[in-house]
Formats: sequence, C-alpha cells, structure tokens
Amino acid sequence: MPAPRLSDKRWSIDLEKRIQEEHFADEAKYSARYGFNPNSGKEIFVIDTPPPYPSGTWHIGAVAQYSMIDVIARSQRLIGKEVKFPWGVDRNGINVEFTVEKNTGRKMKTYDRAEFLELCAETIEEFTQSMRDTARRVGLSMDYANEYLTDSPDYRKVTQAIFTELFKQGTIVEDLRPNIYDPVEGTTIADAEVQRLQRMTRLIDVKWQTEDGEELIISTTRPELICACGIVVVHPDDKRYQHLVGKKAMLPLPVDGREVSVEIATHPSVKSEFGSGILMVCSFGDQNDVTVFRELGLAPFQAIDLDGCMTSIAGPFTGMKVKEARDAAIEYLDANGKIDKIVEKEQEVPVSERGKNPVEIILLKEWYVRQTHIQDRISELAEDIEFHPPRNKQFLQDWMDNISIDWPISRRRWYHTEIPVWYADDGAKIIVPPAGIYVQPWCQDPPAGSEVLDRETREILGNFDKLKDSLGEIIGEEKVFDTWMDSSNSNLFVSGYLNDMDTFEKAFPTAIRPQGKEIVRTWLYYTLLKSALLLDKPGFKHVWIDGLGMDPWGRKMSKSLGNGIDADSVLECGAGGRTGSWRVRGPDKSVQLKANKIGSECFRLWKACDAQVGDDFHINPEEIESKYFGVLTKLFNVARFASQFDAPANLDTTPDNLPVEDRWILAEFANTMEKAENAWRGLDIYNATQALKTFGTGILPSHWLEMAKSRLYDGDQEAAWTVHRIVRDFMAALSPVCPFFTHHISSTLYDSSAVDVREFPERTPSDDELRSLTSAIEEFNGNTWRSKKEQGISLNAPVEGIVIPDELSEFTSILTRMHKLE
RNA sequence: GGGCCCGUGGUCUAGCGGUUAUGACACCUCGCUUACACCGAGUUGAUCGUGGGUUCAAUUCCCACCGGGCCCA
Repeated sequence: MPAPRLSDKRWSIDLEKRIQEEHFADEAKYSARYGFNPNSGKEIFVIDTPPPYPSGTWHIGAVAQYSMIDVIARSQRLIGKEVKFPWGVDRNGINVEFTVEKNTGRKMKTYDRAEFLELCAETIEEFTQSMRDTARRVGLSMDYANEYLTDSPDYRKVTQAIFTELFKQGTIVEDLRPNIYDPVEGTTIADAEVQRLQRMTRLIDVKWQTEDGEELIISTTRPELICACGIVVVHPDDKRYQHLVGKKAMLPLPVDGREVSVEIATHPSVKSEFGSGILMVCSFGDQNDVTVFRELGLAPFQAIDLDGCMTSIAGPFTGMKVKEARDAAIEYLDANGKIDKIVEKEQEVPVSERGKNPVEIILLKEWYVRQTHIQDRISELAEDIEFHPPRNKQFLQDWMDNISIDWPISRRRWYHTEIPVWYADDGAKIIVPPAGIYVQPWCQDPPAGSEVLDRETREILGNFDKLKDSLGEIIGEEKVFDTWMDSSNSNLFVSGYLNDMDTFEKAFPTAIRPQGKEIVRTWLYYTLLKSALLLDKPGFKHVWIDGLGMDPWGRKMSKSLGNGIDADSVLECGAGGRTGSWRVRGPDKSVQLKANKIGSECFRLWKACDAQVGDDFHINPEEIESKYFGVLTKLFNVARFASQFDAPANLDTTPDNLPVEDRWILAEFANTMEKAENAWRGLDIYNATQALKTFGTGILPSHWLEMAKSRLYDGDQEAAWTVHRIVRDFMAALSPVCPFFTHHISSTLYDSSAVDVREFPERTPSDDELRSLTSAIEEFNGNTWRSKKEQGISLNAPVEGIVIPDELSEFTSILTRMHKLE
C-alpha cells in the first residue's frame, strides 16, 4: 500500500494546535490571507464585530458566537467578497474602574484622576491579552494587526466628532431633568442599565392631616422624601376621597425653605386598592412621580444631592445619607404619634446593573441624545435591514415601543471618553474642538481650530483662537460619555467613517452586525439611532442575532448557579493527552462531565451543526465530543485514504470518459455543493454545514468509496480524479467551519489551502437522472449487506443469488465487483 | 404583569399542511473488510406536552391549558 501523504493517523488536538501555531506565526502571510483591501474591486463586506469587554474570563457561549461570526467572515471570503473582519476591544467603562477599586481597596474619587486612568489602562491591558489568545485559539480570522481599542485616541476622537456634529445639529442637548442616579458610584445611568432586585422593605402607613384636621393615611416606603412632596393624589373615581380634592394636606415632617402643605388632587395613575388609596408624589420616588410632576406642571424639589445626602429642605435630616434619613424620619414620625403601622414587605427595588446600588431619581444637568422624535423613522429604516432570524427583530421593536424619554449620555465617571466641551466664564458660551482630535477637557485647553458656540442656540460665534481673550476663564467639562455612546459608533468606525470616507461610501450601510440577543436594546438600538440621526440611513444590511449559550439543561450559565463551563478548558480538551472534566451543578445534583478531545475545530463544527441562528444552545462537552469528533475522524480518514493515490494534475477539467458511478457521485456532489453555496450566500451556517456533513460522512464514504476502492487500488486515473476533485472542493466548502482541519488536508494534498479559496468551487457535472437512482443504490447496497449478514458471511466475502434491479443495470459491473456477486 | 422562544424515540435534533416523521449519540446484534476498531454493517425504540378548533388531510395553522427557558416591566 502506498504511504498516505497525510502522515498523521487521525485528527487530534495536538495536530490542530500545531497547524494553528504555524498559521498565526507568519504575520505577513496571515495579513495577506485575511487582511482587508478596499481597492480590490470586489464587493466589500464589513463585519461590525462585537468588540468584547475584557474581564478575566470569556464566556463559552460568547466564544461559540464569535466562532460563528468567523464562519460568516470566512464563508463570505469563500464566495468572493472583500471581507473586513476587524478585531476590536471595548475597554471603556465602569467595570474596569470597579476592578481597580476592588484591587486597591480605594474608591475612584479618592485618586488623582490621571493616576487612576493609568491604573485602569494597565488593568484592562492584562485582561485584553488573554482575550487575544482565546480569539486566536478558536480560530477567528480577524485583522489583529489593525486592532482597535475603544479607549484609544483614534477611536475616541470619532466618538467626540460625532458628538459635536449631533450637538451642532440639535439632536444632542444639555438639560436639567430628572435622572436615574447611582449615589454610591456618583453617576447618572440610563434606563437600560437599571435592574430590579427583590428586597425586604418597610412599608410605613403615615398619618397625615388636612389643614382642617381630617386624618389621612398614606403608605410609603420612602418617608424621608416627604420633604420633596409636591402633591397628594387620589384616583379620580375613588368615591372615598372626593371631598378632599382641592384641600391642602399638611406635611407630617418638618421642612425647611418650602411650603409646609401640599394640594390634594386626582390622578389616574393612583392604584386605589394599594394601601389607603392616597398617594404622596415626591420629586422623585420613582418614574411615576416623574410623570405626575411633568403632567401636572409641578416644580420639583431637589431633596437628594450628588453624594446621596438630604438637602436643606429636609430640615432636621439635612446632610444625612438617604438610609439614615429614612430611619430618622421613621423615628420622628413614631415619636410624634404619626405612624399607623409598619409592615415588612418584599418589594422590587431598582438598582444599578453594575454596582447593584439602589438608584435615586434626581434633577441634574446632563447631556441627552434626543430619541423620542425619531422612533418612527428608525422603524422605517429598519425595514431595509434583513434580520437573521427574522423573528428576533421583535426584540428591537419591543424596546423601541417602550421608549418615552431621551437617552442621557453623560456620566460622572473617569475611564470613559470625555465629553469634548469647554464652557466660557459667563456660562453662556461653549467651545467644541475640530473633528479628528481627541481631547480631554478636564486637563487640557481647547486645541487650535476649536469653535465657540452659543450654549443655548448653538449658533456659531466664531473661531476660538480669535475669541479666546474675550471668554474669561475657560472651564473644561469633567463628565464623560456612557460607554454605549462609544460602542454605538462601532459600525461607523469599522466602515471607515471620518478616517477613510472613500471606503465608507462603498461600505455603508455596514454589511452585517452580528450580536447576541441580550444587547439588542443597548448596542443594536443605539447604533441604529446614531445612523438615523447622523445619516438618515439604516446602519446595516444584515443583523444577525444569535441565541445564548446555556448549560446542558437549558439554563443560563452563572456564577451563582455554579453551572458555568470555561471556554479554554473545552478548546484545550485533548491537548497533550490531557482530558477535560467539568463539575457542573444541575437542577437536582452536581454532575461530572468528561471528554477526551474537543478542540476548536470540533467545537466550531458542533456550533455550526447543532443550533440554528437565534436559538439558545445547550453546551455539553460530552455531547460535543460524542456527536462531532467522529465526524472529523471520518472526514480525515476519507482524505487520508485519498491521499495515498496521486492526484491528477488537471483537477479542473472533467475527464470525458468517466464511468457511471463517478458521474453519479459527481452529480450528488454537485447537488451538495449547490446547497452549501446557496446557504453560504444566505448566511445560513446550519444548512451549509449539514449538507456537507451528510454527504461527507454518508453517501460518499459508505457507497461511492466502497465502489471505487478496487479501481483506486488498480491505479485507475478516473477514480483518482473523482476522489481528489471531490475532496479538494469539499475542503474549500467546509473551510469556513473547520479552517485548520481543511487547511491541513488541502495544503498537504494539493499544495494550496482551502482557506485561500476566494471563489466558490465550480460545480461538477450534474445529472438528474443519475441522481434519481441514489435511493435505489442505497437500498441495493443495504439489502446486499443485510443479506450477507443474515447468511453470516463477512462483508467482503463473495455471495451468490443477488439480483441487480433493472434500473441499476448501468451499475451492473461496478456493483458486482463491489459486493463480489457471483 | 408584558414580550419572545421551546416541549418530537433513553438523550440531543430535523421538519414549517399530505413524509413508511430526519439525523446524530446511546442501547442491542453481528463483523478485525488492503482509509477509519476513537471503525463498519444491521436491528430495537416516538400515541410528535394536554385538550379543543380550522381543513378532505395537522407534528406542521388557530385557541386554551400544562411544563421549561430567556428578556423586559
């Protein structure tokens, strides 16, 4: 037997790692292979890769999602597109600030700002490195040489330029409004960042009195806010209290610098069955209070300051933290006989997603992106976007239907992009930098070329360089942007906005936004908002929303459930003879999962085959191995078998004397390749991979290879041509899913790599009549094998009495030879 | 409370109005056959969550319910 050119006996994780190392080692070669050339003349396909946020470990579900984004990138290259697959890292944000605070045991605001930023930059860089490694390990064919970081001047200057443009346009405004505020972290947060937690709270029934002495019971969980009470309301249909409407209620706590009584009015938002059915409305206990104040045109009180302490209107409670003030207020009310009863009750408390601190709603001057006016237009623009799967568009629509307030974008934190403005001494003028320069107003003066604008009307008053001396002392803005303000530019940035407008013209709307469904209301929504405001265009041609990686029982993986599986352990499973084992807490008991070998190729194949886009997927290493490693083994061995026969030089020209069985399998192969190509064009990973897997592990080895074997051993050139043509093209078609596997096989056998194919392989000759015989062939082979089995003879033993059906008469000689029919 | 998704052989999964309801893994039986024993071949195994409805026809469409999950309030 001639030696196979594939020398390894089987596919292994060590082999996989060897190929990977070699693949990434030569940077020039890597860039030539996967880099982006906007001037190639090919159709540009820009992928707005989600820039991961570096935090110790990368969730295996996310790694699986990224591997599918890579499949999209590779399959688009395969069908001839010029793909830009950028590698970006999202590094702005409160998370790294928390990490530094935790590591050093010091709160951010006790640091010098520059010193703190330095610590954040160091910390985030450490985390970033491990993500770069994992990205390569799972085979992501990204443009690492042109890595972008959202905390770099290059990226931040784009965010700042977009801000300035929207400000001039009037869609970004500065205003004093009630804001959701985290007093512990000292920053405003957006609606999308609020979470609700169940907590035990005291519900206090406080005795109030009208000015003429009638007693009212009002239930509240926030008695410290009585000083900010603007009105007392009852439901308009509540018969019990109609006589009170129009009267005044005396505040049951002492206050300072404000009226001691408030009006009693009606409002439809009151729930009559809750407590006594009378509600005090304070600025601001919750979102409903905000609504009532706005609707009734009441002037809000500032009861809580930026440190989370009571302001002077709280009288005796001034300066106390909210929680202390609450205790003191209860004590005071109790001492004065103004408490009817106190009930401990479970209640949902709004907290900040990042810090888990109870949030307050307070009046603050902040920056906002106006968004309520443009919802209809975004919906209209979104009609031109193709969603994969279509149903996941609903997540976006649901969120948009619920938007009622503008997006507050300013934050009182540090490791974020700075808001690029300065204020003139008189407070009436504002200075903005020219586009293309990253500025830090908290420590820098406005750069040359800045403009001076009227703070209210945004009218351009002139060039800063000329007006400089008339502006008095210039104060830099200290606030920064919400991180989504940065990340929602990612598609603009990667498509070349501001940096390469020629490419941008060709590349926008960005070809595809792949992402998880959990950030539709933030990342996707804010990006579409930006595209609509800035360019009045849809941000994308395709939006690809994948499901989430779940534990083997279909539950979300989380630290608290103890059901997490680490990505690296799966990718390294089988390397150097080590096996993988995972202790995972199930719904009933802990389960020990074990696997011997997985690696990136098997992992990717599993994700591609096992879950349709958009479906949540269960991650069970045992299952990944048992269902998919065998597929790789099978395909590897088909190729290894082929590799012992020399490949004819002219694989692109079909010989004209092919026997019927070769024409038959080539027709079947053509059909498989057509399915695969159509699926790749339609971004349908599942069906492309399924078609290839079915052919490559089924009909090809089981039926055709068995027929062709003896011819191959006889040195038959047509059989060699057929098997090599199929193996070569098959590897190209599968290369998006298993790049290293197919690269190894194709470069060993054909001296050219499957991952370099930039045009989907030409179809082999098709023949519907021959294809119609496929089931007959399968049935005949099956029957023959069964018959041998029933006779107790081995499959390669001669057999008598088998009759080939008429429809397969063309195959008589090959079937006779294959089964040794006598 | 609202939205979305999912309940198909032991396990996972395909199906998207008419199929002998895919396929994989596991089980069982047989076979060391010049690619593959980490293999091959052949069996066994499903009232398609429950109850209604639409239809000549329902796993597939509609409604209700039950169960699981995710997101949001």
